[in-house]
Amino acid sequence: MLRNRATELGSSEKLPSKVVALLYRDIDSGTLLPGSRLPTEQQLADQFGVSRNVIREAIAQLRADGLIDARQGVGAFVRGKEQRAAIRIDREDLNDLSNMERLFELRRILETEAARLAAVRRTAHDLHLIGQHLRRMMGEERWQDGSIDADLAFHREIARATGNTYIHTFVSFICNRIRHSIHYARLTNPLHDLVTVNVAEHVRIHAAIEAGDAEAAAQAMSDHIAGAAARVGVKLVKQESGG
Amino acid sequence: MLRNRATELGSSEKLPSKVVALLYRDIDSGTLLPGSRLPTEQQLADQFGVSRNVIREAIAQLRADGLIDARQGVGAFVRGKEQRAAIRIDREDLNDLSNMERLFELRRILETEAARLAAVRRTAHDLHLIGQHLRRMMGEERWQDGSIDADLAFHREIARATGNTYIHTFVSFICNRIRHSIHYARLTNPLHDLVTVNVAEHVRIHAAIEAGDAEAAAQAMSDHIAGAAARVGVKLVKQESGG
DNA sequence: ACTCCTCATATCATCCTACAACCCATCAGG
DNA sequence: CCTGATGGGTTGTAGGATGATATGAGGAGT
Repeated sequence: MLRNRATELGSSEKLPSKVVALLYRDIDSGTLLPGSRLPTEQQLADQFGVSRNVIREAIAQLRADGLIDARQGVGAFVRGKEQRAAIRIDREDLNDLSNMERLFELRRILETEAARLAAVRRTAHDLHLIGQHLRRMMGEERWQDGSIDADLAFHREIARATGNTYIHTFVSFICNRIRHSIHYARLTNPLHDLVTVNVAEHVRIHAAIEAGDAEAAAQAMSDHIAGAAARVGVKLVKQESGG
Repeated sequence: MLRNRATELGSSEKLPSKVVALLYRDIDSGTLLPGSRLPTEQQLADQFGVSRNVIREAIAQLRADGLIDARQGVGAFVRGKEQRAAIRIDREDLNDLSNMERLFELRRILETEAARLAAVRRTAHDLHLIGQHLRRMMGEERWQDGSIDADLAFHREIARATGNTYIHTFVSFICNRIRHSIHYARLTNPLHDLVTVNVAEHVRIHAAIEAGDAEAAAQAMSDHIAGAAARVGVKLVKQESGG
């Protein structure tokens, strides 16, 4: 059939997504300057040849990201980049290893300090939860989905123990992205033999946090993440105490 | 009446935002497990007492964040946390100082390490750009909008000089959020006298990066952010070399 | 001349109904 | 057993109607 009319926007995606993409491009490229007003919803609907409903859903997405500020009775305005409320890392970005290296680098920075803070601030309850995830991981012989979940829960729990919700949010985000790309790339197969190494590193981190030794916890976490990176084929440069 | 239904959910916010908040909470708390299917749009509309259109806009936002995967003819499904594509910090979260303290803490962690990496990796061009923003800041006598922009550009440029796009993205995000909340809270007034202090700290950072001294750059940045936090009424605990 | 209030207007916000596109389970027919 | 049609259920899209809200013009009162 002649779906060519849709070719103008694309084919498989839904209409709101296409509208979002087009508006996003206009904003990003500077065609729509910050502070300027968007056309009326009705005008946009006419312009793109879709219903006002579609425009509204598109604007809802842009508004969720903080790119647009819609005020009832006035109009929708482009907000500056400095006002964006969301940060986005596209899945495709993580496919090649050089990006994985950068992400692991960021992860080491965040989690090393998270471990340092957690060692000082953790409550007894925090320690209990961290230990719980550790024991869950130790129970497994092979490196499988359950192990990955326990591994990540361990890291998230440490981030939570800092008492800093932002650190917890950022660490969770990064960990989950890494988990997803590992799952995606099927990198788990050659790692079965190394699960004991991973557990040993976790034990070391847990012990340092339990002891309240901030420096030891930081060093253990830094080493662990460098090791984890190496295990998926990413080499990190030396950090801390390396001069 | 329609008023009563709105009262049930709150008053000032728009309906889709409230629906998003409620669904988000259910997903985050585990009431809605990953993989499970949401009620149909019509059922949700009845349940919340709003129109299906509102539900659709809410789902559009959640879908943009990767929390929900809606498939035509099938239904909407909760996606696992590992598939989330965006991280969000609501504007309201930054209003009180305790949250600002947490955000500054995270900022110090990231930017301290960014400075450390930048000192080693920066190219001559990076250094030139960093210096440019510094000189732009030195040219101003008072603390005004231009100063803030130059200040942030300075920090962003350092993050960029790490060569790690993720660090740059995260640092930019945090800086911009802080700038926004500073602008919002009108915290700039009592700071006019302190601009020279701020510039002096920037000079110290720049000098360390220019010299390629990673440790000095990290220490300078850490001190600077602690100082900047103090200037907006946030006190950070000691970090690094403080014991 | 100035201020305050009212009101018309433009716009977004919400609601409603209807239809199209799509997936899936079911089942008739080979 | 396999294949293809069919029907019901769900999301996707369309379009109009009404409520809510901000803005500015214009008039009444001082």
